[in-house]
Amino acid sequence: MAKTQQERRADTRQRLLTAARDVIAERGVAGASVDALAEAADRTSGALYAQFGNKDGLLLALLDHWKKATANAIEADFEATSSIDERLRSLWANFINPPADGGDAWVLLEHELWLYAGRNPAAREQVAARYADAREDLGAGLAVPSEVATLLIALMIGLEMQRRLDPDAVDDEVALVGLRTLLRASGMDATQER
Amino acid sequence: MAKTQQERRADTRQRLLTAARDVIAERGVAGASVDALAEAADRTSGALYAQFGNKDGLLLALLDHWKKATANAIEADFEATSSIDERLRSLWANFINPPADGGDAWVLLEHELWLYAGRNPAAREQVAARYADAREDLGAGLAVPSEVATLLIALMIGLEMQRRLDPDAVDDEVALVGLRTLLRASGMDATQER
DNA sequence: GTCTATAGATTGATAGAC
DNA sequence: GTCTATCAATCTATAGAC
Repeated sequence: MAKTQQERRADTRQRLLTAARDVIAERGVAGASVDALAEAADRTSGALYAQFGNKDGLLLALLDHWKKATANAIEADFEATSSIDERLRSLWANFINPPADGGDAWVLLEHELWLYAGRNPAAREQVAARYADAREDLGAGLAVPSEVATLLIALMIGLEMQRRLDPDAVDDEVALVGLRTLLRASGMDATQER
Repeated sequence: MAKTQQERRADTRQRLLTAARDVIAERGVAGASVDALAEAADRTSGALYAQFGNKDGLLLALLDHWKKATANAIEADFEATSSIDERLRSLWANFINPPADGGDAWVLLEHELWLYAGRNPAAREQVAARYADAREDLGAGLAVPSEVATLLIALMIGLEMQRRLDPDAVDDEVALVGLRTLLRASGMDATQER
């Protein structure tokens, strides 16, 4: 069954996005040359420029593509579990060892894009929106204010960073105690004392 | 008063390290060319190669230089405060708005070097040791086990990341409530429940 | 110990064939 | 829509003058 031009175009686009995710996670944004990105997608640089205009265009498209994927992943994760405590546990497990495509590469990519966003205003807006959505979704899923979700996300990111440098530095149970502790404190008033 | 050769060499070394800190924070490790690093230090690339062998050598030296500076900063910070609660507050304040040289650039540099360490085994060892020392020092300063220090550091890093994307995303008081909550939970047994 | 000059490789992007 | 060929710019690193 022959593909239409549109299908071929969409296929190339998807290939380039997937290749970008993997190559950038491995070599970094700056270390991933246009030729290397295209080759990993079984295309040439010409296809990349036809699809995204330039290298930055691909990065912005990658951010956009991923924004939706992240929201879907959190939602699916929560529909599969019932108790709050179970949700925390599966959240942490999926965070440090993602089962989906890309494996643990996505955490490195996350940091790469975060740094990229720090130097590119258009990207910053997209990444900031991605984080805001994640806070909202997580807050809703755990039935806590988004401020608590902010703390939970922060803790997971920071623990994952330390764990990547030294796998023994962060114990799973310690991580869960930390997450549960923050969750339980959700009833507290932020101005309760000084 | 004329400088000796040794003094001049030490001066150049310090200039290159300081310049590397600033330029890398602004443009990233990959975006900071050898010529740009040397020029920012009012030297040329020749001096850089004579001092550090190559670009990686400068990065490793920067990590080593900074390892000591970080430990000193935490120590000084804690000697100046008395109560635990005050120490938490000053810790957070200094973390998101460092008063010392480099300003808020150091957080970006921290992430740059963390990513660099993820792809360079020799650097990973150094950065991992840096984090381990920070955990020990912070645990000692707050009179809590290093596991709690791990959680506190993680929370601060993650909050700072979200804050940089959107200054309104992380309220100072919420951050302090999170830190205090984790600190209070230090008496808990990690295996207390499931 | 540092600078100038330069070699050799790689980069992002463009033009034209198909 | 994608590929081939190519340009101009930039990069790391080296060699020799001082």
